[in-house]
Amino acid sequence: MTDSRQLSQSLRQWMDVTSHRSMQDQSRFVKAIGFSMAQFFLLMHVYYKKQCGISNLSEHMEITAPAASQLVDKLVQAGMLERAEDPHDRRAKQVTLTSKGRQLIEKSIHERFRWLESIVQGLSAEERSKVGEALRILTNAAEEREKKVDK
Amino acid sequence: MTDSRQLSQSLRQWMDVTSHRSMQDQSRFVKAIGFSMAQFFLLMHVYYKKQCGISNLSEHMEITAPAASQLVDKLVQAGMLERAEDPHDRRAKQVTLTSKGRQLIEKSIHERFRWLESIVQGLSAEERSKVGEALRILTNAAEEREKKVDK
DNA sequence: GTATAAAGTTAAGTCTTCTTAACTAAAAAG
DNA sequence: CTTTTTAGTTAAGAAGACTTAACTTTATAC
Repeated sequence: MTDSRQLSQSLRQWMDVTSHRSMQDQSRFVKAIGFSMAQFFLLMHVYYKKQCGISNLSEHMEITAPAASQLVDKLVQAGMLERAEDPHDRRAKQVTLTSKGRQLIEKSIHERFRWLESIVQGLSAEERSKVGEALRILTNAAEEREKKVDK
Repeated sequence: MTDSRQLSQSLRQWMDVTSHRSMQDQSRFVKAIGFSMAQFFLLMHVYYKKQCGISNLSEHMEITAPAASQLVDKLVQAGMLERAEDPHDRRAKQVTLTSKGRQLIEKSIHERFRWLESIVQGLSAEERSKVGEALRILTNAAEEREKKVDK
């Protein structure tokens, strides 16, 4: 009981710290590269999906199909996305990242990684190994869960 | 060497998973409550600062002072912020969250917390305790580091 | 095979955010 | 005590992200 209480509190405090940080970092990064939050979010989604159509984007971003289409348009013009016809359904489009687009997203993740790394650097060897193990556990569990949700 | 390699990779993978998730959650939450990303970001900043002036906001959000002033304006009208005169400097304003505003931010953090909690729930007791300890270590280290950066 | 539904696009218009410019009021500097 | 700097606001206008409406093209249903 007390144990699960304590765990909950640890999770909550960690989220408290990272919520602020992640928001600030993302906002700064997006501003620095000259894209809007919406555009960046779209690129991020394509990065994780590897490939997706306009309707999928509009659904996940909770915007209308025209809005998604227009955002994609600009990102294609900016050289971040490629838009190809789906060979199995000629109505549909397959949107994918260009290498330039992939690099951008990877850079943004890398910047967040560096924050975490800078925190870990101040730790003792024992603490570092504990943190490493725990994050491996969490990453695996998160990925398992993601699969289930995706159905 | 190999050890630090492995740690780096664990950090990176964790960031990979959470970057996407945190972006998606935040974007959804913000949309659901009917505020813009910028407004939400501003509220978040005030939440962590407890209290701050317009110039501080404009600096941290990397927007001009008029932009900050206008955003604050709308959030005051929406009942999320309070704007009072600084007793020590009558030019300056002290912006603080109303209880409604604080509740909103806390709710957003809580939603993110619940994601993490749902992941942890699938773990064994031993794994949970490892995760709890590691997150306590990380939270402390992050807070220490924050203090240094704030000077 | 015709009718309907689905995937995207284009166009026109609205709303928001942000910028610059011009201004007020208070504090600090000289 | 005058000058300059600092904090913030107001106003006008530019840029972007969305929306709805109307349309094209391809797939699915009957």
